[in-house]
Amino acid sequence: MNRYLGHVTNRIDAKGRVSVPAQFRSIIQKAGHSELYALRSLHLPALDVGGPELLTRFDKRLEQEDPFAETADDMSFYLHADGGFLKLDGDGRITVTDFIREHTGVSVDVTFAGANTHFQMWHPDQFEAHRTKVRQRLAEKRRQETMSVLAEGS
Amino acid sequence: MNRYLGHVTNRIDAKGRVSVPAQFRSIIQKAGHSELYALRSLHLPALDVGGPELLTRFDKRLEQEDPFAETADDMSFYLHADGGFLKLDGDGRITVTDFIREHTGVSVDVTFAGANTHFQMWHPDQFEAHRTKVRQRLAEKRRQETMSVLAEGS
DNA sequence: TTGACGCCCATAGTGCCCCATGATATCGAT
DNA sequence: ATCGATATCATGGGGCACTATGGGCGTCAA
Repeated sequence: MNRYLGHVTNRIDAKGRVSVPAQFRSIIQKAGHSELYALRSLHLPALDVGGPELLTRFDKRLEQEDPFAETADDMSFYLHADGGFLKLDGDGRITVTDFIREHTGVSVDVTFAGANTHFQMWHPDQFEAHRTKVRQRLAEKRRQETMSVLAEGS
Repeated sequence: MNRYLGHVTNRIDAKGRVSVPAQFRSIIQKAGHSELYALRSLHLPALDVGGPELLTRFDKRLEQEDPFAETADDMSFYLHADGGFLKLDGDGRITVTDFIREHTGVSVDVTFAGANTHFQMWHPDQFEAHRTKVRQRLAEKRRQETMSVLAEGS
C-alpha cells in the first residue's frame, strides 16, 4: 500500500520525540527517503507532511504563477520559509519542535492522519473536532443533493 | 537536501557576530562557495543572501520587472551599490554590519529564512509580521479559487 | 591607543545514534 | 484450537557529537 490511510495517535516522550506510524514510514522508505517535509496548513490547525515530492508538487503549482507577481512571492515564502524539515531518527521518530507545537497545539499526544498522497499531524482533540465537523458537512451536502434529486423526479 | 528551507532565529553576540544556521552552511559548502552575496530585497525589509549566481538571477528579474531602462538601472544600482558581501569566519559566523542593520532593522536577533535557491535575513518581528500577512493573502486567494493542490488525487 | 577584525579555544545545550524493554501481533507445531 | 516462539512496534533512556554562543588574544589601520 503506497497511500497514506487511516489515523493513529502516538505519545510524545520525555525528550520530545514521537514515533511516526510504521505504516506511514514504510511508504516513505519505499520512496527511498529519510526526511519529511512539513507545511503549516493555511486553514487548519494541522501540519501537512510528506516526502520531498510534496514540495515538488507545490513547486509545480508555483511555476504556474507569474513569477513577478506578489502571489508567487507569497507562495514561495509559504513553501520554503514557513515550512520545515522533520528528520527521522534511526527508530522512525521525529522531534516535536516548537514549530509544530505552535501551529497544532500538540503537547502530549499526536494524531497522524492519512490524506492519500501525504499525511497530517493533529492535536487529538482538534482532530476529533474536525472529524465530526467534516462528517456533518458531508451529511448535510448529501441531504441537499438527495432532496434535489427527489424534486427533479417528481 | 540542497535547498534552503525552513527558518531559524539566532542571536547576535557582543562582537556583532551571528551564526549562519549549520543547515544553510552545508548547502553553501556543497556548492563549493566560500563567499556570500547579500542584496537588499526590493519590496521587503529583508536581505536576499546566496552564492554568486544570486546576482545574475536578480538582474534578470529586474530587467523583466521594469520596462523603463533608466529605472532599472537605478534599481540595479540600489541593489548592488554598497553591495553586501558576507564573509564566514572559521565557526560559520558573519558579522552583522550597518549595511544589514539599516535595511532590516535587526539588532539583537536575526531570523534566517529559506527561499529555495537562496535564503533571507530578517528582524524576527518583521519576519513574523510578514508571515502572518502572507498566510492571510494565501488563505483569501484559496477561498476565491478553491485552490487546493493537496486535494488533488494521485 | 583604540577599535574593528581574523583566528583560536571553551562550554552548555541540543540533536542524533544506539540499545533496552514491554506490549501486541504473527506464525508454527502439537 | 492452544500454546509457545518470533517478529514488529511504540516507548524509554544513555551517551556522544555537533552547534550556537561567549570570550581571549593577536594584527592591522586609523
